[in-house]
Amino acid sequence: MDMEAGTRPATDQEIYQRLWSAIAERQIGPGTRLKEEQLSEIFSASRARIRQVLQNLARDGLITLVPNRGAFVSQPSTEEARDVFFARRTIEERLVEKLCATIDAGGIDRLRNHVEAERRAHSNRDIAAAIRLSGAFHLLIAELAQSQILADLLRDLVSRTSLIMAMYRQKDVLNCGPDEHNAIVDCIVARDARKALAVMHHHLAHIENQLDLETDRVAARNLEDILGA
Amino acid sequence: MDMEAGTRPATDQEIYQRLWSAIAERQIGPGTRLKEEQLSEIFSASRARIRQVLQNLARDGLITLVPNRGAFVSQPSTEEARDVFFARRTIEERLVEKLCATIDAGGIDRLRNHVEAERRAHSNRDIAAAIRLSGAFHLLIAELAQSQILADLLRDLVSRTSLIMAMYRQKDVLNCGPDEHNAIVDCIVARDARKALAVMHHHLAHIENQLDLETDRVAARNLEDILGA
DNA sequence: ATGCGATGAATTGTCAACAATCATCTGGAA
DNA sequence: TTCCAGATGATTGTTGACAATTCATCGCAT
Repeated sequence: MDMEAGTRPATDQEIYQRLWSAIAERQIGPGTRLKEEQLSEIFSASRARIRQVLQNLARDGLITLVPNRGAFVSQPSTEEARDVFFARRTIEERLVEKLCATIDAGGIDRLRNHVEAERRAHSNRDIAAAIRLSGAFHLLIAELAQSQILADLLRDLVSRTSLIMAMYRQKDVLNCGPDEHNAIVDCIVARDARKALAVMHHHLAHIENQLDLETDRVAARNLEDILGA
Repeated sequence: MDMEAGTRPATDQEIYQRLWSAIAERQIGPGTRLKEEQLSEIFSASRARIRQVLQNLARDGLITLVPNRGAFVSQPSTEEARDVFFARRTIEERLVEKLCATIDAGGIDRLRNHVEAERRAHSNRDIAAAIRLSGAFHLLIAELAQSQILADLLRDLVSRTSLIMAMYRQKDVLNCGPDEHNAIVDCIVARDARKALAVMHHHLAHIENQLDLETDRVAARNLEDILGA
C-alpha cells in the first residue's frame, strides 16, 4: 500500500503483487470485474502487460478468465472450497511432519517471532494485518520445510482460502486467533511429528467447519478507490 | 502427432498440448532452446500467442524462462528432482487413500482397462506409448479421486517426472512395467487404504531409486524435425 | 598470443492500432 | 405487454512493427 498509481510505470511483479494482495486480503470482493483498460490506467502500464498479469492470477485461481468477456475475481463454489481444504490438509500435514525432522534453531526463532507478531496484531484489532499474518504463518512453515513445489502450491491455496472465507464465513465468527498456531509451533519445537500432524489437521478442519455451506454473492466495489492513488 | 504444421492456424491449447507432449514424452531434450519466432513459424501463429503458451509451460515447470534470453526446456537439478518425488508421494498417497473410500464399479473398470492397455504397450515394445500410459495411470487415479486441485498439480509433476527420467535415468533400467500399477489397483479394489498407500509409496520410491544422482547434460535436437510437418 | 572493449546481428520485450466478439438497447410485430 | 431481431457501443483478442537487451565476433592494444 505504498506506491502511488497513475504516475510512473510499475513492473509486472509489482502489479501482480498489488492485485494479489488486494484480492487475498479481501479488498476486492469476489465477482468483481477487472477491466484491462481500467487496470492499465491505474498502473499506467500497457494492456499487454496487464493481460499477462491477469493470466498469471487466473492460473493461481484468484481470478476467472471468461473468453471474450474478461476477468472476474473468482467465486469459489462450495465444492471447490472443500477441495481447497482437502489439498491444504494433504500438503500442510506432510510439511509439518517433515519440518519436525529438519527444523533448526534459526527456524524456531522465526516461527516464535511470527506468532508473536500475530498476537500483537490480534490484540491491536488490526484485522488486515491479522489476516495477512495468519496466511503468512502457513507459508513460513512451507518455506522452512524446504519443499519448493508444495510451498508454491500452498501460496496459491492460502490466497484462495482468503477468498473462500470472504464468501462463506459466518458473520459472527472472527478470524481465528494465534493460539492454534502457537500450539503447532510447540509441537514442531518438541519434534513431535505425530502430534504436529494432528494439530495441523485439527486447525484446518476447524477453519473449514466455521464456514457456511450456502452460496453468497458479494457486491462488487469500486476499483479506483482501492488500487488508485 | 496428427496435425500438420506451417499451414493452418492452431489454437493456443493445441500449441500447448503439442509442446507439452513433445517435452514430456522426451522428444525434445532438456536444455533445448525454444525460440519464439521459430515456434511461431512452425505453428503459424503470431509471436504473442507463442509467448503466452511459453509462459504457461514455464509455470508448469516444463520450460525455464530467462529474461531477455528466451525459453529453454528445463534441466531439473537433483534437488528439484527429489522435491518432485516428495511432492508426488505427498499427493498420490493421499489420493489413493481417498480413492479407496470413494471408488465405484465404473472407476474400477477404467483402472483395469488402463492397466491392460499398459500391459499391451509393454509387450509390444511400444516405448512411447508405455511412457505415456504410465503417466496417464497416475492421472487417472487423480481424476477418479475427485480432487481437481491435486489432480492439476499432479499433471504437472508427472510431466516433470518424465523430464527428470530423461536426464537422470540410468541407461540399463527400462521404464517400469505395469505390474506395480496392477498391485495398486488391487489394493484399491480391495478398499485397503492402508496397503494402497504403502504400495503407492513403494512404487514412487522405486522409481526415484532407479535414478542416478550425477548431473547429465542432454544434447539439444532440431525442433523442425520433431514438431514440423 | 592473449585479454579487453567496441561493433553488429539476432532475439526478446513492449506498445499502439486494428479486428472480432459480446452485452445492451431500441423498435416493432404478435 | 411480451418477445424477438437488429443496430450500437464497449471490451477483449490479435497482429505487426518498434525499442531494448543480449550474445558473438572482430579489432586493437598490451
